[in-house]
Amino acid sequence: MTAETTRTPKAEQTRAHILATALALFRERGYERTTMRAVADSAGVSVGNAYYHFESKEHLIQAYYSQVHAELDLAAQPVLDNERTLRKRLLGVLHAQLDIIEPYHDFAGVLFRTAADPSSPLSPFSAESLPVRQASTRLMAELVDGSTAKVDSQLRNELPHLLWLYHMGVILFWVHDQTPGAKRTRELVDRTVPVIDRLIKLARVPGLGPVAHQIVRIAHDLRTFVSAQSDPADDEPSDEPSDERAAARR
Amino acid sequence: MTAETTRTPKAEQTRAHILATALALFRERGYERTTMRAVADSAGVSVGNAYYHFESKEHLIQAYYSQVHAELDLAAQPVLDNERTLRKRLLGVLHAQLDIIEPYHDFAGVLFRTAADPSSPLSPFSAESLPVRQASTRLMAELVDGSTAKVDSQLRNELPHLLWLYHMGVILFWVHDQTPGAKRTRELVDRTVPVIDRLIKLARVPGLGPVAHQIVRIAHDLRTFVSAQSDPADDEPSDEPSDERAAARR
DNA sequence: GTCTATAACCGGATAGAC
DNA sequence: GTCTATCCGGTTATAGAC
Repeated sequence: MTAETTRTPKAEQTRAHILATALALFRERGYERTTMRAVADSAGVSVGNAYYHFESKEHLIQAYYSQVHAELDLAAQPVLDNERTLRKRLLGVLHAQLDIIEPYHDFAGVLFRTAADPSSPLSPFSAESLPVRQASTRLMAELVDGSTAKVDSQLRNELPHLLWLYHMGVILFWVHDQTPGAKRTRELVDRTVPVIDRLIKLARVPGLGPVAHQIVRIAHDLRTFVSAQSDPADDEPSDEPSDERAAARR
Repeated sequence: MTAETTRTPKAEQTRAHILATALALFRERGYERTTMRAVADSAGVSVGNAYYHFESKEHLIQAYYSQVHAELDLAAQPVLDNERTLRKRLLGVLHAQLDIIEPYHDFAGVLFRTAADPSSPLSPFSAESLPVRQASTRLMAELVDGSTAKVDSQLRNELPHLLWLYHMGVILFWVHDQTPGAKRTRELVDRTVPVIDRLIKLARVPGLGPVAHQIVRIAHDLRTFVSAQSDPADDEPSDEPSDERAAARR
């Protein structure tokens, strides 16, 4: 509904050029200190024109999201092709992601500033972020499905979404991380991935079934509720159809 | 360092009056559509004066945090006096909190918009939010300590912080919740509190010790690291001194 | 140290002509 | 699609009164 669908004819070029210019400036001077006038100037267009192609300054960031995901998708392939254990696949993908976003660390705060604001188009939960979010989740699903991990059947549907959430948490941490090379974040990943791996295994332990399933169900309800608020049409059309019934068992 | 310390003489009254006026306007028209000029006007002061007392428009919100916490502290007392089980104490406090913030639902988005931005003074993790955050955590500690719940010794130190985080999650959900009376959020609370209660009990099951302790330790490291970044002086002086050693056992 | 009044600055966003 | 001119509101500066 935003960019991919209503593709403009050839002035798509202008749009791309403005975006590239903007991202370069953000990278150099940071988001706040880059004015729209500067972006327009530097791109050789008028301010009005910049606003013709991008609804707002923040929307430039939305476009950046897509770009990052595209890069990640590419960088993740070798990992998914060569690793079979869930642990290594997850580790590989997360480190690849950190590599990709590293150059933007200084202006990354903005990316997440509006993350919690339901009304912001920048929120990862917003309708406008849906395409990227779905693509990310798909990557996580691929990560799980192509692994040798045995996942509890009720958890299986929800796991990609939970991993997406976890990966958002890692990025949130990364935003705050001032250590060189995001050393601290990488440590966090190395320490938390094994725990997640273990928790997934734990969900299959008979005694823990009830609690585990309850948690999975709450996660599912939460997710569908939040999506429904931002975009009533998002009834997970591409997901496995209706895990509701199964999850309804306590 | 911010407000409590350098207490101004009697013009504290002006400050309070400006704040009250601003909050009333936010409540009526929302945050965005309330201009600083309107706030000053409505409070019968000059714009310059408003800025003399509040560093920025956002800082008005910071002051609102404190106010909410003070109200919560008060509203929580009857619950903590009358309930002994962890489950009921937690339920009571969370519902009390929802009652208090209800009138501000429409402008609450702003409260959390900058929550994830490390550089914003509004972030709940920021140095400027420290006093309120500590007070909140103290309330959670009181909630745990005064309960009959038997908590794993390693979890005990971290639990108040984890509960504070959980309560932030609930509020984040509430911000997105458009149902009347925050019905959905209250359902969420009613469903998640028992799970938390059960998880706390699970941490004492011998077989789960290793994983549980590992998680607790990661939570602890995360928290101290994030605090350290926003305010190097926050080395939890009032907490039980150094649970590091104990947690270091795998 | 607290406050008023007013004018200006700055940058995101919009209107309307070409 | 693209431009120029303008608006609007957060913020700052100035200069002076209590």
